[in-house]
Amino acid sequence: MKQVGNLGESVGYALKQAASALRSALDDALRPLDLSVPQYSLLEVLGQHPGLSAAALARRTFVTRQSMQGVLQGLAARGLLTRPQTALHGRALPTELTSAGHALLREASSVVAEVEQRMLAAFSADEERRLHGDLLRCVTALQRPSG
Amino acid sequence: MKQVGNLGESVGYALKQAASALRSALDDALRPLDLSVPQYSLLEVLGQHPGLSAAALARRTFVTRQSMQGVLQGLAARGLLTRPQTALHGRALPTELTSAGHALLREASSVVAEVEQRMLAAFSADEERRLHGDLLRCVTALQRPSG
DNA sequence: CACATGTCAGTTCGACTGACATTG
DNA sequence: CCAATGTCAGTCCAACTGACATGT
Repeated sequence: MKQVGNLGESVGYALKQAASALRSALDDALRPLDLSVPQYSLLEVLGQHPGLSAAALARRTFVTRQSMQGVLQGLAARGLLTRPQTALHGRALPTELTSAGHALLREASSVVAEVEQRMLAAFSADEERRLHGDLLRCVTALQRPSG
Repeated sequence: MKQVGNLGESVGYALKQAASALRSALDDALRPLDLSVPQYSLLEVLGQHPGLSAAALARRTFVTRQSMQGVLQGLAARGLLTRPQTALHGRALPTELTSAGHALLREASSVVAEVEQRMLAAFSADEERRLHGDLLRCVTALQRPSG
């Protein structure tokens, strides 16, 4: 069994560092738009799947309904998304982006893409695909229960 | 942690997924030892750098003194580390692991190493070095200010 | 009835800022 | 005085759990 004698030599530690650096860079890039990373993520999901209820969004993003409520209320108060006052079917309130929401999402997607390009500036297209594949291999391996 | 759409094609998203999966796996692996990931990280740093003060540990791990205090107090209450009652020099209280702390650190290092091995089980030694290098390239690129 | 959803309330937890005393 | 350190206090925030009403 390999012992990690030095944190700096661990792939896991490098992974944590990279994710943390990306998170910081995204925070900085989204701050001018007054968006947090979770808020941006929700806009992105909503842009691709309009009409989802809060509970459905919560399931999709692995948070509770109550946590999702907070994010939704924040964005709704800024006019970035709308929810009907009354439910047509059941209690679900289908959520959709407003035109302002779509516009901000376009801006946010752009700055996020810039951050990713900066992160990968030194990578060739092949290297980028390789890294992407390696990361997904890690995810798959970790998702199997340890046993 | 699977999402669909454009997000799924992003290296940044894969990076976040991988780090999140690793974090979950570490949480699960360390829970039987009653250690959080930050607590484990502190043990690891203390094992490699005995005698650091709380303020020095805080600087090294990029948290505030006050946040570090909380982690230190939790571990001290369990007898895993000791701090002198009075300072020999200045106000700094050099922190060191107890023998129980060293023993728990050995256990924790072992289960953490197992998680990392599980994550990288499908990687050859060369591929592992390659991924490690790629991640560090990302960190370096992100740490440059955007301009 | 069960089930999903929205919502209100309280909790918890980590990290933060501010303030202050002590020591070299 | 100044800088670093430890420590007390309060704030803030994001997530959580519990509880309940309402709708199919």
